[in-house]
Amino acid sequence: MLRHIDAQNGIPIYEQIIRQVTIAVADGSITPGEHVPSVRELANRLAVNPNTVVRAYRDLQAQGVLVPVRGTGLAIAADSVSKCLEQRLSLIRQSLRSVLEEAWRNRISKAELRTLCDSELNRLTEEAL
Amino acid sequence: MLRHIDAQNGIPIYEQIIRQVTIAVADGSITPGEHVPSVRELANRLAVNPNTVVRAYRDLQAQGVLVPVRGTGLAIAADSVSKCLEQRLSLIRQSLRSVLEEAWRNRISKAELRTLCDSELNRLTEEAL
Amino acid sequence: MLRHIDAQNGIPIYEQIIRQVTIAVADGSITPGEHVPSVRELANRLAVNPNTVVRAYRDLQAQGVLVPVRGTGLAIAADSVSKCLEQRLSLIRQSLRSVLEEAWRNRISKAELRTLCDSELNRLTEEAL
Amino acid sequence: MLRHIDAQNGIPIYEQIIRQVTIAVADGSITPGEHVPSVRELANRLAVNPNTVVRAYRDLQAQGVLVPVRGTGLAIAADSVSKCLEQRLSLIRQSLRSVLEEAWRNRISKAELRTLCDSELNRLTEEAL
DNA sequence: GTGGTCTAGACCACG
DNA sequence: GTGGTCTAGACCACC
Repeated sequence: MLRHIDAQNGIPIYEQIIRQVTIAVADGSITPGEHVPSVRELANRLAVNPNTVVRAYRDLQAQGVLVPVRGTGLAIAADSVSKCLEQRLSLIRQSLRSVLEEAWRNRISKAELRTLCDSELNRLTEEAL
Repeated sequence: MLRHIDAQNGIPIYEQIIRQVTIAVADGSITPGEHVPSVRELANRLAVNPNTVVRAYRDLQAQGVLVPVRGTGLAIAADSVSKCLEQRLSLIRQSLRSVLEEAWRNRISKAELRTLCDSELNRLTEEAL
Repeated sequence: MLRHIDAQNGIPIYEQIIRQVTIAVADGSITPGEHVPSVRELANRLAVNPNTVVRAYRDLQAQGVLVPVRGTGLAIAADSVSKCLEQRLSLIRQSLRSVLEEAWRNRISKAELRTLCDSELNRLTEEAL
Repeated sequence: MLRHIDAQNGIPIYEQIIRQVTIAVADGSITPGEHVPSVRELANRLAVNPNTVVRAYRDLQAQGVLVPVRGTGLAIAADSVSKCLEQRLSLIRQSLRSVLEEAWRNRISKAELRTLCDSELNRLTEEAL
């Protein structure tokens, strides 16, 4: 986890870090109380500027996912799991909603949309992405 | 058509204009040969910077949707309808695909995704958005 | 407004900017829809690095006090006044609470605390700070 | 006494130790001449870095609250009680003052502040914090 | 012109 | 060692 960053996919690096931490908490690969890698270490590992990591970690603190432990680093907050689970789903629901609404506004029928969704869902499992 | 611009929804204004023209062509509210509003007029109507309209029209020319008519402005290209129909669908398919792939990467199961899609699709028709 | 920054009082510069904007909104000296000074202009005016202003403005966006208007700057959000009013009071209430609780833990009696509060409150108005 | 440290409340740990010693002296739970726990023992008890305890004790020596006793450790200074009593109050007075001044600068009226103080004071006794 | 992101490197307080 | 703040300067997309 916290391994791979794609600097060219348009998603800001700090955002990718935030998402990866959020997912890791949501699926239990980091548990409350554990420390996340230090700013310098992670920056090193991802070949990224420390400030970029700082920014990601700061946003995660603002969300209440990380808490500072004086002088020893940042830890996953006790109550962060549910937050992250929620957030993960609500983010996706929201993206999905806006795509579908956009399509609907563009007079794509409900039936067509359903077909589209089905074909894309099948594609996912086939490709074992 | 070509009425409403939202400067605060994250989608670039020129992109919003492009989409609206594309849709209008796709659903027949503008037909090949017709002129689009002049840069100045449209900029005025949408309360938008003329340069932004220029950029949208430029991109639409590059796509072959608009063709310059010497001295009188820009018109919808003769063969643009099919292009726009295609594009409309492919745009949506692509957005949908990226949303679903993202979710999949985040370990949301196919079943969960199908449920999500269904609930959002139902939401659309109920609200008669 | 947004005039004076004290670089040596321990409060981070970006925090001082945030507070000043919040207060300005709360007391009506900026109204919803108005633009705040541009990053570069404010940085210039306060003799501060642009990034510092960027950070303050970003936090204010996260709070929903500022909204970006594509290409033309940042504006006060429509629903920001109540937020800022609330926040202003809740911040103070919280500081006050923690000071009083600390004192209470230290066995200062309620009567002593009341006297302290009174004397300090009187001090304020006398000095016309 | 000297029991509980909160590594996540923003107050530096060495500061928390200093305050707890000061309070203990002020309210008589340690008396002049008594020894404070050794650095190692206290560090152990509080699950804290020994250097942190060293720093707290160093500051307390600088304040004249602790005096070194050759070979046997640190003891409460003979004249420290009045100092600590004073300090306890002045610390609180100062915190209170800065909170109120901040509020005043933010255009909270004296009447509002008085109400706030009253409500928070009542809260204290009710909760028997 | 606007804001957004990122890098590089400095200094600080804390443990 | 840790995170937090700030400066300086670069590049980008958008209007």
